[in-house]
Amino acid sequence: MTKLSKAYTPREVEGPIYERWLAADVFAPDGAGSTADPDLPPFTIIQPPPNVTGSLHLGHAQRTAVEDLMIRHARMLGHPALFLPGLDHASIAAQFVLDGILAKEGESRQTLGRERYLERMRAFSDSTKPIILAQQRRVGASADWSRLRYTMDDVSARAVRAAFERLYRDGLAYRTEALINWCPGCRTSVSDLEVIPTPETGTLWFVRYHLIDESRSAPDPDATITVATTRPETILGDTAVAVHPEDERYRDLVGRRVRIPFVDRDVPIIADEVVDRTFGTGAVKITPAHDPDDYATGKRHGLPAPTILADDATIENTGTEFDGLDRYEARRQIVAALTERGDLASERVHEMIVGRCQRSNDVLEPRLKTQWFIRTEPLAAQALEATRTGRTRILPERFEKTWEHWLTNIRDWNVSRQLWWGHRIPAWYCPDGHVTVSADATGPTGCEVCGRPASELQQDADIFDTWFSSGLWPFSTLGWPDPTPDYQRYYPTSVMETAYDIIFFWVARMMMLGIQLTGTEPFHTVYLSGLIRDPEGAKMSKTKGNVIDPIGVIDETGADALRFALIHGAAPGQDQRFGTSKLENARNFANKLWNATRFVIGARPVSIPDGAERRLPDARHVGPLERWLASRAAATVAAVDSAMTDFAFGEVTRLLYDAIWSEFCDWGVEFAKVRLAEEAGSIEAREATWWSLVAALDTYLRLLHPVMPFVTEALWEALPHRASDPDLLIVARWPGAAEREPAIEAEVSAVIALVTELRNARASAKLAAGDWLETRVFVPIELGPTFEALRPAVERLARARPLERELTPEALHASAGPRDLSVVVGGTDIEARVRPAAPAAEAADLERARLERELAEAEGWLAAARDRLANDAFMSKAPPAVVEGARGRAAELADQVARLRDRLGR
RNA sequence: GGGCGAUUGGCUCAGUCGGUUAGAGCGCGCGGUUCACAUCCGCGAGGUCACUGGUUCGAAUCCAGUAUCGCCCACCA
Repeated sequence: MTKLSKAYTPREVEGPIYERWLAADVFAPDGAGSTADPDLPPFTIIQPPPNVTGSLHLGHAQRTAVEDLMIRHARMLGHPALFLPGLDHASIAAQFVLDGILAKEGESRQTLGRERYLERMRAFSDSTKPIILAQQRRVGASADWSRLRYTMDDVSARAVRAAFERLYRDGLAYRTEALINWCPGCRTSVSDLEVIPTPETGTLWFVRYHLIDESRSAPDPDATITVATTRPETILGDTAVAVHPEDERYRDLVGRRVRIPFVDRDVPIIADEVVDRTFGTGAVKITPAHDPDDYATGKRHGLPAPTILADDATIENTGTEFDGLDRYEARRQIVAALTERGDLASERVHEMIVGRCQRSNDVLEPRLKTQWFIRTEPLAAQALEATRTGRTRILPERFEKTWEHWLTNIRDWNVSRQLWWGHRIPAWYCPDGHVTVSADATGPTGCEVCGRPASELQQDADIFDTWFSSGLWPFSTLGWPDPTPDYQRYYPTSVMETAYDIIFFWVARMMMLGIQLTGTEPFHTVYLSGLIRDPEGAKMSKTKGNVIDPIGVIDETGADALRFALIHGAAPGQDQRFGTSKLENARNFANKLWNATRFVIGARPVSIPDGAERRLPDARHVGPLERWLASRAAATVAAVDSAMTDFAFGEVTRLLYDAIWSEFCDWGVEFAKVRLAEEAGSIEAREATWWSLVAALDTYLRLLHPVMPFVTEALWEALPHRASDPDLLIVARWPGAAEREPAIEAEVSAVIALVTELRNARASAKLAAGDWLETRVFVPIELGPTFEALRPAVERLARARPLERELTPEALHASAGPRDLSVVVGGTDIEARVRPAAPAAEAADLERARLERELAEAEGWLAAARDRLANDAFMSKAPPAVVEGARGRAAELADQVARLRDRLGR
C-alpha cells in the first residue's frame, strides 16, 4: 500500500505509471510481465496507423482510447492480447505537406529531384514519428511497441511486392491505358474515391460548329450545329459530335462532318444513345481523352483520342496558339475567339458538379494514362460473401448496406501514382514493351518474355496508391507472406476499429486484399467509430481553427478524463460533439474516485495493519450494508460484461459512473462512515465493513481500468491486494461473476429511499440545514433487521435523531402531533417531528402542501393503474407478468394514497 | 437521382427484441465550512420524446407519410 497525495493531479500520476508499465513489460502478450493464459485464444487489434506527417487529433485519441479499452479488457480476461501499433507513410498526404514546406523555402519537388526529395521526406518523417508515438503514449495506449510497424519499412515493402506479384499472376493486376482522374496540382492520378464532387456555378457555352460542305471539302459558313459545353478548351480535343439516334432534329445530319474550330479538324456527327436530347441543344461535342462519357463513346465509335492537356494542365499538342496556356486562360481566350468569329451562339449560368482533388482541392482533369489497375470485381465478391455470411461483422450494422452498395458497384482500382514517396511499383519493362513483375527486392533477373538481361529493363517510375500498402496492413504487419509465428498466432485479427469515413478507402480494401491473399477475412469485427465534432457540430479542421489538441487536454485534465469523456459519448458510427463540459465532468469523476479511495484507505481500522494482505470480509460480521456493497458490485460486473459484449462502450462508462458515484460514494461510503466509527459495534464488524469497501472498490477499479487506466492503476496500488494478485492492475484479472442478493438490494434501497424522503421533507419545509429532527418511524417487520443495522447511518444522513421505532402503524399515528411533518415511503411509513425550537407551524404548513401535491400525484397514478386493471383487453391480452406487475403497482399506490390521506387527516 | 442518419427538458446526449411514473451531465433556482472530495454535498424546477396517420390492451420505441438538419454514393455535356 502506498500513500496517495491529497489532491488528484493527473500529471503526476500518469507519466510514472506509463513508465512502470513499460518497465514491467506488460504490453506485449509474450512480454516478461504478461499474465496471459496461453491456452486462451489471442485477441488482436492492429492499430490503424496514423499518418507520419500529421499530429494526433481528437479523433485519433478517441480511436486509440477505444482500441486500448478493448485490448485492456481482453488482457485482463487473460487473453494473449496484441495491440500492434504502426505508422503510415501517407504518400500523397505527406508529399502535399512537404511540398508546402519546400515552397516556403523556394524549393520544389522538381528543383530537388527524386533522390534528394526522398531524402528530405525521410528526414521529415523521422522527425515527426517520435512526436506521434509520444502522443499515443500520453493517451495511454498499451501497445506492443516492440512490434511497431511502418508502412514504409522493409517488412511492409516485402509484403507490397509479394502482394502485387501474386495479384499480377492471378490476373488481378493489369496495366492499361485508361481515362484516369488527374490532379494538376499534385501531378498524379488519383483514385475515384479521392475525387470530391463539388457543386459549382459555372457557365454553359453554346458553340456553333460548321458543317462541312463535302462538295467543296470546306466548312459551310451558314450551316452549323450548336453544341453546349462547360469546358470550351476541350474543343481542341474534339473528335466527333454526337446526337441521339432518334432525335428528329438531327436525323439528317448524322454521318455528315463538322469542322472543329482552331484545330481545323473535320469530325463526324455520330448517333449514340448516351446523348440526352433534353439537355442543351441535344448535340454534344465528343472529347474522348478528357471526359469519361466521351471516352466510352469514342471507344464505341472508334474515334481518335488526342490528349490536349499536359501534366500541369496547360494546353499541349494542338498546334494552335493556345498551346502552353493554362487551361483556364485557354478557356477564356477560346471563348473570346469564338465570340469574335461569331460562333458563340449564347451562354448561360449553369449549376454543375466538378471533381476536385481530396488533397489539393484542384479541379481534376480526366486524362488518358497507362496505369496499373486492380481488378476489383472478384475481390469485392469475396468481401461481400464474408459479410453476408457473418464471418465478418460490421458495427453498426446499418453500414452493411453502404458496404453492399459500394462493393456491388465497384470499379477497378487505379493504383499507380506519379509520385515519389511510396512503394515503387515492382514492374519492369523491356525495350520491346514486355512486362516483368517481380517480388524480388533486387528486381527480376531478366525480361520474363524475351529474356533480355536486367540491365536493359526499366522499372516503372510510379509508386503505389498509399492505400495499397494500407490494404495489406492486418497481415503485412505480422510478417506475411512468411508464415511467421506472429502471423500464425495472431492472424486473422479480432477487431478492426476505425472511423467510418474510411470504410471504402481502407476497410473494403483490407477485406478484398486480405481474403484474396491470405485466404481468410482479416478481422472478425469491424467497429466503426463516429467523428469528433466541435461543440457546434462542425467537423474539426485546421483551417476552421476549431481543432482541439489532445495533448493540451491531457496536460490540463489528464488522459483518464479525456479517455472517459471520449468513450462516454461513443456509440458506433455516431458522431459526437466534444466540448469542455464533458471533459470537466470526466475530470470530476476521476477526482471523485481518487478521493473516495483516499477515504477508504484512510478509514482502515487500526486493528488491521498497514500493508495487510487483502482478506474477504468475515461472513459472521457482515451486515446489510456489506452485503449490499457486494451485491451491487456483482450487478455492475454483470452489466458491464454485457455492455462490453455489445461493444456498447458508452454504456460501460455510464454504468460505472453511476455505480461508483451514485451508489458506492453517495450511499456505500456514507453508510460505512457510521459503521466504521469507533463507537459503533465491534472491531470485527468494523473490519468486515472496511474489507467490504475494499472489495467493492477493488472491483470498480478493475472494471474502470480499461477506460481510465492511469488513475485506476495508481489507486489500486494503494489498496491491499491478495497474494495471488500481480503487482500491476493492468495485468490483474477482470472480476468474475458473483452472486447477487436481490432481497438485500431491495431492503437497502428502501432505507435509502427513507433517507431521501426525510431530506426531501426537511428541504421543502425549509428547516435549517443543521437542525436535527425528532423522528418516529414504523418499519415493516421484514425490514426490521436491515433498518436496525443502518439506523445510525439513517440518523446521520437525514439528521434525524433520535429515530424511534413504533411497532405498528397505529402506534405511529397515535404518537404523532398535529403539526408533525410526515413522510411516506414505498414500503415504510415514517413520521417526523421537528424539535420544538424550530418554526414548527410554518414548516408544517409547507410540509402539508408538499403532501397534498404528493397525494394528488399518487391519486392520478392510481387512477391510471386501476383503469388499466379494469380494461378487459389488457387483462386478457397482456402477458401475465405485466398484469401481475400492474396489480402490485396498483396495490402499492393504493397503500401510499391511504397513508397520505391519513396523514392529511382525510 | 439513389441511400443512410439525426430530431427526447435551455445545451449535449442515454434510452427501442413495445410494458410500471422517460434518465444523466452541463446550465438554472434554493440550501450547505460535520475530519474523502467546493473538481464537493443536499433539495428542486424543467420534457405534448419533430409532425401526421396507422398497428396494438399498451408506442419515445414498430409501420407509412411529412418537415428540418446532416452525411454517403452517383459519368450527364
